[in-house]
Amino acid sequence: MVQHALDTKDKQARRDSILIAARGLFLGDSERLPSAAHIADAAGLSKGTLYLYFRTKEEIFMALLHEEWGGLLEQVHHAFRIDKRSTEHKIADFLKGYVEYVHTHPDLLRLDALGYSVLERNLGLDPLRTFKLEFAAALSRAGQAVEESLHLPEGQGVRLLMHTYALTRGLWQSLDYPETWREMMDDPALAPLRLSFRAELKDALAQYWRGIGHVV
Amino acid sequence: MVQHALDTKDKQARRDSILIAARGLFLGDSERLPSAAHIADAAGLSKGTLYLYFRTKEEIFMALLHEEWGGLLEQVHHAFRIDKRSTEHKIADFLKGYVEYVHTHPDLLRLDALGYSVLERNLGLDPLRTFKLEFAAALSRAGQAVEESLHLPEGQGVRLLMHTYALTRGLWQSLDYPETWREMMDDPALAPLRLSFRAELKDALAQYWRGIGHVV
Amino acid sequence: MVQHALDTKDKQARRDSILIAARGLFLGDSERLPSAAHIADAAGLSKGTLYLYFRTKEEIFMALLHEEWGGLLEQVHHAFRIDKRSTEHKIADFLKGYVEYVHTHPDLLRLDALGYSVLERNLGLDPLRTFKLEFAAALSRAGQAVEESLHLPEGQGVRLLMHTYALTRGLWQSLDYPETWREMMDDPALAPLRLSFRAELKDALAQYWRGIGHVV
Amino acid sequence: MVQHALDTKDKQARRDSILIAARGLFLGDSERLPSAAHIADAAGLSKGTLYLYFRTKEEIFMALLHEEWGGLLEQVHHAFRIDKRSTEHKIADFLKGYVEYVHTHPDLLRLDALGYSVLERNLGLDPLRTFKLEFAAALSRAGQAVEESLHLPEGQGVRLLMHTYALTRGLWQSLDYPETWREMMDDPALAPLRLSFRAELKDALAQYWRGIGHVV
DNA sequence: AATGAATGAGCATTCATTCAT
DNA sequence: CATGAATGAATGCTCATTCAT
Repeated sequence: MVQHALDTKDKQARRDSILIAARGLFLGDSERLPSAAHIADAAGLSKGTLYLYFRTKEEIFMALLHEEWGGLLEQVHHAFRIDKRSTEHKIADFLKGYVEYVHTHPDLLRLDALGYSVLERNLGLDPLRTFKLEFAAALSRAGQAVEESLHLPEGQGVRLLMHTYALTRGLWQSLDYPETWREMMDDPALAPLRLSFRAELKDALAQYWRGIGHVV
Repeated sequence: MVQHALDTKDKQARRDSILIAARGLFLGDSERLPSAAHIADAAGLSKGTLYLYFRTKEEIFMALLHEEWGGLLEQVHHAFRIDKRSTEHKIADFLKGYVEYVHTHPDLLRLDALGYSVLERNLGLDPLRTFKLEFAAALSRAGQAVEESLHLPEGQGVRLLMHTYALTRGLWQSLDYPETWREMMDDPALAPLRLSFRAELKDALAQYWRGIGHVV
Repeated sequence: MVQHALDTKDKQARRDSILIAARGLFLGDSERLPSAAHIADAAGLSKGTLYLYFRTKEEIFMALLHEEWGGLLEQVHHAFRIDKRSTEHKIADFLKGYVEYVHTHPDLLRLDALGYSVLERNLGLDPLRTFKLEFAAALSRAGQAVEESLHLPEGQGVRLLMHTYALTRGLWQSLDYPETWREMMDDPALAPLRLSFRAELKDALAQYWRGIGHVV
Repeated sequence: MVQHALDTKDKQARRDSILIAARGLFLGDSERLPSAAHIADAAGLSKGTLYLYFRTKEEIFMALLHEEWGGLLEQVHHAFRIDKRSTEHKIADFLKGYVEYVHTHPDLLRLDALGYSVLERNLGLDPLRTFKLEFAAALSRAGQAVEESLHLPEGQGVRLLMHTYALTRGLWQSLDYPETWREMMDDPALAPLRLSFRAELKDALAQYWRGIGHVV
């Protein structure tokens, strides 16, 4: 019998166990969101309990996405903290850390790709607003950090980050493909679609940010 | 009743009428693909007839996407045709036409956003391969046109276009939102997420392509 | 609304209510299996609940068939239980009870007639194996009872029962016809096809088993 | 372009080509009736043409079944033609030829198994009556031949044949199984269900007819 | 708090048959 | 006669969510 989670700490732990189970299943098959029953099983809970901690299944994955975004914005803060390095160094450091982060957190882009069409649809305005507000705040803070670090006018930091992430997201969606397409994609005629996501991201971001460095 | 489409021309017309109906319905509600029954109704045909012209519902929307991509790549060819204009002019022309095209073809990005998670999944490897092959070929041709026009090394054209479209796709997914979110998005705290897609696309692309112009 | 069936007994009752509803509908129209929606309605449950108790619609009807077979084999056990009666008496008792059972369980032969072409096809190997195994075991036990009772060599009991049921099944398919054919069948020219199933079954089985009685 | 079949002979030939195609396809996959489109293809005709020669798809297969039944009853006539052989010889000859016929005409029992639930359902009373009438007449004639040959009272011939075929049909349905079940059926626990159709048919018929021979 | 039984909306696709050509 | 384009009925099953216990 599962213990009742009576205090806040227990509740948080249980909530986390759901998130961990959900992430694990999603990483195993990113083509679709795992079913609620499957997540409950993996977390050792019943289906009903899931809904004591999250209002919808999508909310679970939004929470995951939220975590990942938080980590990514953390990178930004870290790279652009005010220190004595040159602008070029800061940007180079940022890009390196950013690409690395994206690579080591494969669920970020996968969730995002599903997100637009699936996640946000079944979410309800209320939890959606919560996520959006928190994200907007974190994004603003990170943007300000960039602005201060690079002496950019107000609002430019957010825009740079937005463009940077857009490029990332778009490239991933254009270049990533499921394992099951492997054979098809090996066709030489499809070479143009088989660019390396990591290499392209690095180059494209470098090119995009180069202008900034020069301007600054 | 409905005329039998006996010759090739009539068949093409009927196929087009299905595409037109599907596009119309999708533009009205981009959150999900319209049902086969709905498309058939809108086209004034029976459900069965749909399947004489397309093997699956997804194939219908892939065909639409394909058309839009074709039009977009057409733009590229046109903008980069060899003439006496300077590199800067060519790029400026291209970007202007590109942004315009994207704006006047709202189903392109909407389909693409669904595409990753929905369209390609239900398509079957065979029709998928067909679309990919045609797309890869068209992309290669357009990439070569860019290379010739801007005197870029082989392979750079495709990459530039890939990056450009990635930025577009990513920005749109980050900045577009359905009409039903209007009220929520009006919250001042969400201002950072309320950038204008068109303006951001223009600026971000300009910034990205600026490097190219200089290099060349 | 509906009570949740929490313990094993309630669950069994609910499962039975589904079977009862399915049998009722099938007896009303034996030409095709009732739809899942129809069964659910008749049982006062939702479609989804059906699938909590049975994996496929066909499994419902296989369960019915299984029940009927079980009852029929029960007859065999009973008729051939070892007692002081003569062989002839045992056989006569068996045949009487058998014909009676077949008559009072019209769904048995109707399901079996559908079974070959419909039931077993949509069942999946796994549930099919389950049914086959249970049936084979029950058939073996009944066959052994016959052998012991009539002092037959091993294996003969199963064969006798198999032949007996084959004759039953075949006669029923040859002689039964739906109510809607009544008028057509009244044509004097069709007299040869209008033999009484019950009478023919009785005579044919008597003739077939007569040999056994003599041999024994 | 297919030639128009103008005279009776051509029409008969075209009708036959449809039957041949249908039989061939059905022998290849006896689990379901081949589709009308498939039959048309195999016969080198269009779907529409099929319906110039048969009112429904089922009529095609009823015609096949009819042919097979005719051949089977032919056997009866031949075996029981009046000559100097003893009753036992006649019966033995008949059974041998009968079992052989059944074996060399696998579509007979396969169609019959489908027949009850599928064929007769979609046939329409009118063509059904035609088939029934012809069949009843042929059956009567064969029955009379048996009666005369074996000096049986009127009506017994038809009944003997009816019982004989019932046993055949029932045994086949009990013992035949599709190739795809092979692995499952190899389970030793299913041995009782794995009797040889041919051997059982031979024995069961011998046992059934033994009584007749003696009586006569 | 936890459970898990119950719910029911939602939809692509096939294919026998018809009928315009 | 022949064609093949057009038709449209018919339905099992999943799974997120609720709610009785």
